[in-house]
Amino acid sequence: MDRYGPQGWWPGEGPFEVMVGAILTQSSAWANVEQAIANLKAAGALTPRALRDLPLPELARLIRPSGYYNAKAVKLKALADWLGESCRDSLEQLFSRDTAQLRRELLSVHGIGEETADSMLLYAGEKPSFVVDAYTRRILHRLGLAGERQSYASLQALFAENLPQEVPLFKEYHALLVRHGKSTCWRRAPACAQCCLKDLCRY
DNA sequence: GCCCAGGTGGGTA
DNA sequence: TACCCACATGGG
Repeated sequence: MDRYGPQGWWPGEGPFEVMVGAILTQSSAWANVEQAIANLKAAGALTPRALRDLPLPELARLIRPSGYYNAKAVKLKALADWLGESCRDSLEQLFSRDTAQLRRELLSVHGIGEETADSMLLYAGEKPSFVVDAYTRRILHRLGLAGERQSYASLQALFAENLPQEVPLFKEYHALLVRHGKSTCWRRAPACAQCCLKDLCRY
């Protein structure tokens, strides 16, 4: 499990913790999210049922380190409520559904947008749903492979249509794009396709 | 003190 | 449909 890339890139014990992390990490640094998750774990609140039973202000207090805590508390409540109604908290049942249909369902939940839905599908459900984030957008634009304001769907299609639909590969690609995006080399050197991004060219 | 981080939803033109 | 803004903490 200590392989390259994504295995270690999205830490989390079990699919529900991954789904919670996907909401908490929205526009926030992962280090802050880790503390929030640790608080939830210490409070025994890392189950859909426990989140539903937790008073909103208390939930907000626990996830404070992740930022936007009031907004995210409402989102976590929405997720937990929906899981109860949709699958009686059975993630096994949830992720056994048709991927495209499940994606639409996820998008209907308050606080779950395209990137969060795809993160949940890929990292919690092990479904081949490519995650397009800010790094991916920037890099594709920088390489001249996409316009600056291209839609999420079109960027996602770029990968979906040119890669084998394999979960480990999607995870690896995403992790490499993020790793590259975080590094400063590409911001300084316009033609940096020779640096760490070269790992992508194997595929 | 300033900028940014693994976005989303609601409001306005 | 297409912007614009609120949401907020912690590290560099």
